[in-house]
Amino acid sequence: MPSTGTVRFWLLDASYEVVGKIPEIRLWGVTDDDLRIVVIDRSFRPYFYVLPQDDVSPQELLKRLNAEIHGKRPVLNMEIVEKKYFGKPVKVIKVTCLIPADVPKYRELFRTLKGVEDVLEADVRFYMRYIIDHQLRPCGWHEVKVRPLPKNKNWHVDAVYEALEPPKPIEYDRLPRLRILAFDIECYNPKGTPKPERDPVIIISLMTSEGEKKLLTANDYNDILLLREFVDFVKSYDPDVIIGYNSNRFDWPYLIERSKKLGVRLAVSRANSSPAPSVYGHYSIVGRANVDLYDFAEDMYEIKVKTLENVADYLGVMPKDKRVLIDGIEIYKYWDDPNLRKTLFEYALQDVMSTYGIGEKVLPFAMQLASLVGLTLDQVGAASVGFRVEWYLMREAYLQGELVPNRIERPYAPYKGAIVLEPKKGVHENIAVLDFSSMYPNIMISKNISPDTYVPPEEVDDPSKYNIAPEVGHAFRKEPPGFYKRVLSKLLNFRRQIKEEMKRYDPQSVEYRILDERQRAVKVIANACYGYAGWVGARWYKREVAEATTAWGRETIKETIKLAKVLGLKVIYGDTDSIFVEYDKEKVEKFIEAVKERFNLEIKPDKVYVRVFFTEAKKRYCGLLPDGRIDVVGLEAVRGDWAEIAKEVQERVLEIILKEGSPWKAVEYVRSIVDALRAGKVPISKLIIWKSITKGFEEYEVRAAHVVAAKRLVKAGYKLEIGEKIGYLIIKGPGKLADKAWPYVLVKDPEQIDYEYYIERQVLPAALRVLRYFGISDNILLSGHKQATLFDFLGGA
DNA sequence: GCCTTGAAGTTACCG
DNA sequence: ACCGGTAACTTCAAGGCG
Repeated sequence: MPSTGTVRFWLLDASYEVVGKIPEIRLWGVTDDDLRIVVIDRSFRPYFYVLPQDDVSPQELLKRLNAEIHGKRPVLNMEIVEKKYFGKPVKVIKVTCLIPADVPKYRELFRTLKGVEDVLEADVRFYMRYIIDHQLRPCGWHEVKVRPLPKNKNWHVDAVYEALEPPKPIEYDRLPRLRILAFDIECYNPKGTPKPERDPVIIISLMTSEGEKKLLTANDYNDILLLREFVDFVKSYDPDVIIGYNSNRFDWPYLIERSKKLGVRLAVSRANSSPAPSVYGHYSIVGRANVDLYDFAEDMYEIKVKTLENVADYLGVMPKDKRVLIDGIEIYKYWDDPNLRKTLFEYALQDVMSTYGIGEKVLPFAMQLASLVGLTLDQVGAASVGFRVEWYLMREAYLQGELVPNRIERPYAPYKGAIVLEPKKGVHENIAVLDFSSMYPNIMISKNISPDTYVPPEEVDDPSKYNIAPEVGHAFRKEPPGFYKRVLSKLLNFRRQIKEEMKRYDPQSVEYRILDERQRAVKVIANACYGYAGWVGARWYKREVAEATTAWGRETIKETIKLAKVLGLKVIYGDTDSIFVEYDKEKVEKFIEAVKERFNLEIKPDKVYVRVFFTEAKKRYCGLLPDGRIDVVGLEAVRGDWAEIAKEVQERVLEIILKEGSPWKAVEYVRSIVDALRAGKVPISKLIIWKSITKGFEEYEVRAAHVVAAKRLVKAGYKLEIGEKIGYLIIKGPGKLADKAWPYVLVKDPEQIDYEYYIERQVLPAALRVLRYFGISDNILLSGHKQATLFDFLGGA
C-alpha cells in the first residue's frame, strides 16, 4: 500500500458522521482514472460566531462566554476574529465545537446572554460548512494529498483515503465516465392510487449509461424477490447517479415503505444504507447522486402538464405518438391479464428509456448549476431558486470575509414593480423588439444597490455621495462596492468570459455544450438575484433594495420610450425591460447607440416581427416571425388551463390572420370546429381542462370547478398532492359549472359531455379574443351566413 | 324570489 | 419558499326590482 500521494477526483456527494466522538467528513468522488473513492477528513470542526453588542468589547464578552461554559462540556476553542457584517468591519467570537450536535446547544446557551447581539452561521450544515470553507465544487475536480486507509467492507468504493490537507478545487474540464442508472417503478393499482401497505410493486425498469435495459418483475403479486433483485442490481452496477422521474415524491417513498413492510433492506447507498429523507424534500443516497428529473421539468414552462411522456416528447427523447401509452389507472388490468403483460413491459421499458433520455438532456445543466452554487448534485435540483441563489451568495460571502445574516421571519411587505405599456391594439407590420440585457442586475451594479450600501434617510448627508432612487427616494452609497454589486459583477463577467471561450469550440463539441450549460447556470442565478433580494425569506432580504431596483427600472424604460419617440420611432408596446418599435434599421441603430450613451445599459434587438397582433390587453399578443413561425404570448393558446381544442382553434385563427390576413377564412374554420364538436368528432382528450390544486381542500373559499373535480377523484380512491394538476371535463346537467366538473378518468360515456359548454365557453371565447378586432361576433361564428364587418369597411384583405 | 353587478377568489401567464 | 403586474374566468353576496 503506497504511503502518501495526491488524488484527483470529481466530487459527487458529501456526507458526515461522528465516529469516536470525532466528526468525519466524507467526500464521495470519481477519480481521473475512473475509480470510485471516498476521501475522509477528520480534522474539520463545526463552529459559529457570536456577535457582541455595539457597546460591548469582544474581550469582555469572550470572558463572559468562558464563564458561562465553565463546568459544562467545554467547547474546543473560542477566539476573537475579524469579519465584516453588512460591509462593516466587526470583531466576533468564533466558537468552535467538538461535534455538530454541540452547535445548536451552544447557540441557544449564548444567544440570550447579556452583551450578545446575535449568534451567526450556527444553522449551516456541517458538510456544507466544509464545502464552503474549502470552496469545494460539487461536480467539479479537486486534488488532495492523501494517505490510503484500509478498505471498509461496508463501503462500496474502490479506495478509501484520509485527507492530509483539505482538497483544492482545480480547473479541469473533463467529465468523468459516470455510471448513470435510470429507474422507474410500476405498481399494482386496482383501487386507484397504489398504496405501499397494500399494493405490490410489479415492475422496476432500469437503464444504464452502458445501454443495458432491464425489467425486474414481481412474481405475480409477490414483490419480495423483486425488491431484493433491485437492491442487488444497484449494488452490482454501482451507479454514481440514479435518476428517476418524480422519484423523490413517488418511487423512493414507495420503495421504502414497501421494503419496510416486506422486511427487505433497501441498502442501495455506497455506505450500505437506505435512502433517507433529506433537505428540500429529496432522498439522500450516501455516495451517489439521487436526481429527480421532475425538478428540472418544472422550469420547462412550455410543457403544461408535466408527465414523463410529455416531457420526453417535448425534449424529442421519445415521441408520444410512437410509444405505448397506458392510462395510469389501468396498469393493474395489464398485469392481471397475461396477454396484456407484454404491452405493460413495453410501456415500462419506454418509461425508463424516456427517463434516461431526459437525464441526458438535463444532467449537464444540473451539474453546472451544482458546481456554480455549491450544492451537491442531488440537492441542487430539489432546492428552490431562492435557496440556489442563497448558497451561491454564502460561498461568496465566505470568500469576502462577510458574515452570513440569519434567516429571520418577516411579514410580507409589498412594493411597486415594473411598468407595462398599454399596447396599440390591432395588427402592426415590421416591428422590432428591443430588450435590455440583464436590466435588473445591471441596475443593481451601476447604482450599487445592496443592503450594506443602503443608508436610511436620516443619515443621508452630502447627496452627491449617494445614488438616490427615483420615486421611492432610497439612498445607496456610491462607494465602496456593495455585496450585490460585487457578486453580480462577478457573475456577469464570468458569463462574458464563458461566452468568449465558447467561440474557440465547435458548437457540436462536448466542450461547447458544457460551457453553454455553464453560462446558462450563471445567467439563471444572476437574473434571480433581484427577486431574491425582495423575498422576505431571504438572508440578504432588503425591501428597499428590491424597491429601488424596480424604481430605477421604471425610470429607465420610461426614458427609453421618450428617447425612441424623439428619434422618430413609434412605440407599439413595452413590458419591464423591452420595447416594441417600428423597425427602421437606421433609426433603430441610432436608438441603440443613444440608449447606451444615456444609461450605460445595452439594449439589443431580440427579434423583428413581420406582423404582430395586439388585443387591447397587456401581456397578450401574437407575432409572425420572418421564418414563418408564430410567437403566441400570454393568450389562451399558451395557457395550460384551457381545453386543447380551444387552444388549437385560437392558434390556427392567429395563423390565418397573420399569414393570410383573412378573418373570413378563420370564421369558416371556427365554424367547422363548432360543427365537429356538435357531431362528437373531437377527441375527448382535447376537451380536458387542466388546473393545479394549489392548497388543501379546506383552504378554498369558493366552490371552484377543479376543486370539486379533485374531491370527486379523491373520493374514487385516488391520491392527490398539493401542486398536482387535475384534468376534468364539463358534463351536461343543471347547476353551477363546478357541479358539472368531473375528473376525466371517471367519465365513461362521451354522451355525458356538455359540448355546448366547450363551444360557448372555450372555443368561441378563444377565437373571438382575436376575431372580435375584425368585427366578428359570436353570432357570426355560430350562424351560417356572412355579414358585413368593420374589417370589410376598412378594406381589409 | 329573481336578476344584475361588482368584488373576491383563483389560476396562470409575462418579464 | 425569488419578485410584481396582469388578464380572465367563476363564485358569491349585495342591491334593485317587484
